[in-house]
Amino acid sequence: MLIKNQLAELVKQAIARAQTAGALPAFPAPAVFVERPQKKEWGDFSTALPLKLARAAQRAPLQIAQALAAHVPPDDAVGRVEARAPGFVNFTLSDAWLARQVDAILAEGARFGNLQPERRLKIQVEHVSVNPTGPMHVGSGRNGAIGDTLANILQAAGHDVQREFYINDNGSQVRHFGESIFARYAQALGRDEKLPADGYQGGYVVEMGKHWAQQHGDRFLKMSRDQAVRELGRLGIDVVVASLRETLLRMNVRFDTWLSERSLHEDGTFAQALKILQDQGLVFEKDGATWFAAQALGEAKDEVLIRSPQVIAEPDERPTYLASDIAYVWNKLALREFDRAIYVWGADHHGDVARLLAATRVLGLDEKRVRIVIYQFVTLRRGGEAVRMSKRTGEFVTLDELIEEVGPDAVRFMLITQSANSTLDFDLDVAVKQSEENPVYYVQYAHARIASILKKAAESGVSSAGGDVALLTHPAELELIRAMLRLPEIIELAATKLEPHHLPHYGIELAGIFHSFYKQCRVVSSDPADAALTRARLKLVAAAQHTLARTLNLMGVRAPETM
RNA sequence: GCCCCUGUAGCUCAGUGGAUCAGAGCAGCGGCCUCCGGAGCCGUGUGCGCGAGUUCGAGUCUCGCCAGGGGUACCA
Repeated sequence: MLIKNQLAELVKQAIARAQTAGALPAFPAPAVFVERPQKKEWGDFSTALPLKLARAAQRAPLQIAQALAAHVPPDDAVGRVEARAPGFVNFTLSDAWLARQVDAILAEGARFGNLQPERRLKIQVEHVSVNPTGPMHVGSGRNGAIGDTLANILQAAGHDVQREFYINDNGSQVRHFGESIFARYAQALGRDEKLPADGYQGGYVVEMGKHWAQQHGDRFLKMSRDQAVRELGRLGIDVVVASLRETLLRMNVRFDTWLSERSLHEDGTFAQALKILQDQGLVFEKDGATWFAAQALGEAKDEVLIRSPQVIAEPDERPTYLASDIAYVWNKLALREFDRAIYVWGADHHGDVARLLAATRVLGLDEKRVRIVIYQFVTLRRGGEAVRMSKRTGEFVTLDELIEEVGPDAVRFMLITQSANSTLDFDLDVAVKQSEENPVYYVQYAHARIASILKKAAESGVSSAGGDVALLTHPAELELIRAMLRLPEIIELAATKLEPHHLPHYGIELAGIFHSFYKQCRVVSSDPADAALTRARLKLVAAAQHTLARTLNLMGVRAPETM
């Protein structure tokens, strides 16, 4: 159990004991909470409960605080309990208990930080899901960094997590893409074929055209143009999806499943979901199109589900994004029975949130099972100048280039350090220059430094075997232990709020506290009189190393033995 | 017009469901290498966009305003 919850339990008991003793009047049991106070002098944990209880208890807050403090049952984790104005009860953990946590952390090893949830949920994190018509840019990199880190965090929080990439292979973009490839293909065969006005201009499309001209000769010129465009579009998507997988792997982002949008239409999932909407009279025909009566549900306007054949002839292009979304949420929650479906979407999709939730309700599903994490845009700059990013024109800095320039660890770290709600200004010049001073290296350095200490110890023939953690009483040692104990709380916070940015901030703090400890406390001492302390400190730094490694790995960042 | 996000130190940003909230990193300045990695440590800071409101108490909640970004298609 988290020490925080253990203390909350003590507070609960203190209320009951104080009431029994007549120190507090009877009142209904309140929701007890314990928080981390801001200043060290206020202890490790505190509760402002007396301030909240003042009305119900008909007493001054400070008086309640004193009554509670006096009735907290003894506990070996608690060193000191103090009532403080204007109405707080502060807890300081006992030094002996803190020291013992080193052994506890070592016993947990790589599992340290994991939580046991009240209920283990089956959670799907669907992220990136970028249009498979070209290389990834930095914005979708942010998506992947956020999504993958969230998935890691939820797993650590004790849930059953599946990571999915949704392949948008059913829209008109597939056709546009196919037309562009066809043009390049025909050009490669010496035909005078123009790239469509709004076609994809990237060099990779030229490469694809050449490649298939070489591989298939004029095969695609012999079939109908429609057929050729469709087939080349699909081939192109397969190639791009494979390269997206490579790029993501470079960032240490892996998926369990890749789900095709087209399959939702081909296997009848959409038809099934549509039927449910139709049965409720929420679907109507107008101007040849099939509409979702969103207005009847309080939305701003009705939405097209299937476009009119007068506008779009190609059947693959007729369902809109919303149609697929509805089929997809049905697939996630009803067919695959995820308790939670987490979507990681860029800010440009925020307008779709309300519609998706409305559709979810109408499908008879609990909208609380859908969680949408919206992240704001990444502005890429070079030397202060904004770099325009457009897939159509091909003028963008790809994620691959960024990883090449800055390094995968620094990229991942930078992409999640800022809260998803903030736009991210990414200056390439600064990023490259900064990579030496990037906080990620600060954290990694702490890990490598410990590896070096452990190596030094091994070379000197000392080990932590039999180390007595009770010898860890130096303020810097206790400070380090306190910092390590925060990891599970950070995981809980990040998992509950779906906010991965707490992790890098914690890592920087933990590394700083370690470096400070390192300066103050010699670990491997050559003085024989220090032998016992050395063994204890070796345990301490090994625990710190586990904690740092865990923090880094949750972010998908390496924990190196050497820099 | 309407909807969403943001505005905190020179810069980039943290700050849980109000109270014991003003913080970190970088940049700058000044110190610290005679046993473990100086990619480090220690010191140094008159800043919460503006104005009201709610409260015992507001970066934090409510409303209005200003500024920046995004959305508002039979595009995805």
